[in-house]
Order: sequence, then C-alpha cells, then structure tokens
Amino acid sequence: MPEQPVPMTNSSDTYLAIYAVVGRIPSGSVATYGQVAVLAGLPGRARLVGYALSALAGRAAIPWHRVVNAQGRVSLRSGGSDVDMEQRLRLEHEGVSFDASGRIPLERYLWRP
DNA sequence: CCACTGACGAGTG
DNA sequence: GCACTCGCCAGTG
Repeated sequence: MPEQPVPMTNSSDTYLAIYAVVGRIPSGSVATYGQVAVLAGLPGRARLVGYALSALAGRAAIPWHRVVNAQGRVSLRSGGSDVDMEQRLRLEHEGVSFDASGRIPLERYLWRP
C-alpha cells in the first residue's frame, strides 16, 4: 500500500526527523543541539531542535534529557522551570558525570554514531 | 505582513 | 572565560 496515514499529524516532518535522531542517542551518552540538527539533515538549525524539544514538554517517550548545548551544559529554559534539574539527575543516573562547573566533558560522553 | 520570542551555535574582541 | 552580534526558523499576537 503506497499510502499510509501519518501518525502524529500535528508534527511536521522537520520535527519528526529531530525526534527520530534524539531517540537514537544511547543511554550514558549525550548529543548537542547542533549535532542533532546535522544528523536530522538540518545543518545550522540547532535552534529548531531546541524548539522541537520544548514542544515535547517531557511528555513523550523520547530521551530529551540526553540533549545538551555545545558547551556541555544543560540549557536553562525560560520561566525558571525545574525541568533542568530533572535533566541533570537523569543523566547522572545514567552514568554521565558533571564537573565542578556543572559541565559535561563532551570528549568523554559525546555520542559518536 | 510585521515584530518579537525562544532547550542554539559560531565568530569576534 | 565573558559579553556581544548575527544567522536560522516556527509560533504567536
């Protein structure tokens, strides 16, 4: 059957591509927004990755907590949300450690597909 | 249509 | 390491 109903029609193909990449990040590793953008075929659109993840609001079965910024830090959301703390706890629970500056040594934990 | 905002990144000083 | 600028693009009013 050449045609199939698209699940989650409320998301664009761009978002689906981003979610697909994030879903491949293995436990114990992290990826940067820019890296996810490139792997999703959207070089230079790192901002869209963050935008797409914010749309999830941590409700979907996607390891959103494994995505950090290029500095290896957990990006703070607006509104003083406490979700950033949950993200750090989840990562530490997976074996990802932070240094004294609250950063993750990317040379050690960055996902290399 | 325009202005502004937002889980970002790379470059510059 | 820090502050600032520009580029990117979807969503909102």
